[in-house]
Amino acid sequence: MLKLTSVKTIQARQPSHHSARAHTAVRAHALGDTLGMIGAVMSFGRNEEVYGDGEPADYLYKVVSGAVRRYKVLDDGRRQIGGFYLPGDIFGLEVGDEHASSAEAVANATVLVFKRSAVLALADRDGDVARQLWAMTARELHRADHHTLLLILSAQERVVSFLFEMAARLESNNVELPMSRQDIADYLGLTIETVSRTLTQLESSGAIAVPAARRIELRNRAALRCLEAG
Amino acid sequence: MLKLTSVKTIQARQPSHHSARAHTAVRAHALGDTLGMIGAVMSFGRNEEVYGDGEPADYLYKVVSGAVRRYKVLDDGRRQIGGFYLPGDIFGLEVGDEHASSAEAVANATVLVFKRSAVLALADRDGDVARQLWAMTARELHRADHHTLLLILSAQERVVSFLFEMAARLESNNVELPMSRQDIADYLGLTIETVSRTLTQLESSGAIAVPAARRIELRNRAALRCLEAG
DNA sequence: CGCGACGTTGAGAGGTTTCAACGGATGTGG
DNA sequence: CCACATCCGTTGAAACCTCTCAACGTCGCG
Repeated sequence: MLKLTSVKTIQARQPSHHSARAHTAVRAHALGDTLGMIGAVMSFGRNEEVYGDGEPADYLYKVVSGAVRRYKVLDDGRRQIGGFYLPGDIFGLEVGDEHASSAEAVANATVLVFKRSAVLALADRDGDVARQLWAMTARELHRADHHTLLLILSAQERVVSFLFEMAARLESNNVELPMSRQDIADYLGLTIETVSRTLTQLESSGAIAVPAARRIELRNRAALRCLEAG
Repeated sequence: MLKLTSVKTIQARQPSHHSARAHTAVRAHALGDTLGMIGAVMSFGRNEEVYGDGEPADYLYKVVSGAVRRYKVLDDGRRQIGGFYLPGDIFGLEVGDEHASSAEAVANATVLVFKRSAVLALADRDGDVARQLWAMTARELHRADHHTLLLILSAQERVVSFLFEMAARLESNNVELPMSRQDIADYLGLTIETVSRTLTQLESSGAIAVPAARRIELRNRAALRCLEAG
C-alpha cells in the first residue's frame, strides 16, 4: 500500500500568483483516494483563477468544496470548457511542465494544493504511486473521449447527457448546479439560449423539474434516457 | 479481432518495402522512440478490425505503414472517430484491461504488436518505462483535448485545422490522405457533403489544390491560417 | 463494358445561432 | 423600505449554417 513514512513533510507554500489566502497546512486523506501526502488548503472566490494556460505546472489540486472549471479560450473569445471538477476530484495534473489549459473556481471553492515535484519524487520511489498517477491521467483521457462524443450529439442529447453526468457525480436526482448557463453552454458547445430552451422543453415534457435556475430534478429517467444517445 | 495465438506468426499479406524483411519477430527500435522491446509484425487489410470496443486489451500496437482509425459507434449508427494513427504512432494502450474503443485499418497497414503484460512487467521493473507509458497517455489526452476544441469550430475551421494537422504529421504541404471523406467527416463531426463542399470552396479560393480526391496540396498557408481558429 | 464504391454538386429542410427584448433575483444606496 | 442597477436566465423572431435527400460523375476493377 502506501508508505506514509516515506513522505516527507511538505511545507506547501502559497503560489505567488494566487491572490487567495492560504490556510494552515493539513494532512490530506488521499490523492485519488489512495496516495497519502501533505497538502495545503486554499480558498478561491467565484471566477477566481487557480492557474492559467501556459503557466508552470508546479502544483496539483484536489477539490474539497465548491467547483472548478478547466477551459481554453480561442483568439476570438470563444471558450471551451474541458471539464468541471467537483469535491473529491483532482485536477491540474500535467506530465509536461506547463498547464495546457486554465482553471477557475466556478463557485467559491476550497482546494487542497500539492507540490507536483513532491508527488513526482514519491512516484519515483514508489511504483504504486506512479501507477496511480498514470491511472489518473487515463481517467481524464476517458472523460475527454466521452466529451468528444457529447459534441457530435444534438442539443437535446447533449443537455440530457450533461444532466445524467451531473446527477451521477452528485449522486442524486436533485441536481444543485454550481455553474451558470454560460458554463454549461461552453461545456456542451452550445449557446446559453439553446441550453435554456432545451431545459424549458424538457421541463414541459415532464422529464425534469426546474424549481430554481440552478436546481434541476430528474423526474423521469426513462424518458430522459430515450432522449439521450451517447 | 485477429487471432494472436502466436505473436510470432506473421501474415505478410501486404508485402511492402517496410515489411518485406519483417518475417521474424524483430527488435523494435523503440516504443515511443525510447522503450526497447520485442514485437511481432502483423498486416491488416483495408477496414479490417485490429481490436474491438470492450475486448480485452492484451496488446498494444505501433503503426509501421498504412493508417489506423480509432472510433466508437453509437446505437443509432453514428460514428465518431477519436483519432488516426500514422506510421510511428502507438495505439491501443489502455490502463484498464479492456479497450474503450475500436480500431480498424484505414488503408492496408502493417503494425508492430506488443504484449501488454510484457510491457507492464517491464514498467514494473523500470521506472523510466513507467514514466513513458504515462507520458504516452498524457499525449493522447492532449490530442483528445485538442479534438474537443475542433468540434466547437465552424465546418471550414474544422477542415482547415484537419489539413494542417495532417500536413504536420506527414511533414509535407502535399498531403496524401489515407482515409476516405467519410472518415474525415466522422473525425470532424461533419457530413461527407460538408467536407466535400468545404474542400471545393478552399480550392476555389486558391488556398489548396486537390489534384486527386485523396491528394491535397496546401498552396497558401497564410490564407488558410486566416480561415482557421483553434 | 458495367458495376460498385467513392466523391461532388444541387435544392430544400431543419436545427442552432444571432439579435433583441423581457423577467426575475440580488445587492446597494438613498 | 423602496428605487435602481446589475447579473442571470428566459423567450421570441429571423438569419444562417449544416444536414438531408437526391442526382450525377469519377475511378478502379471484375
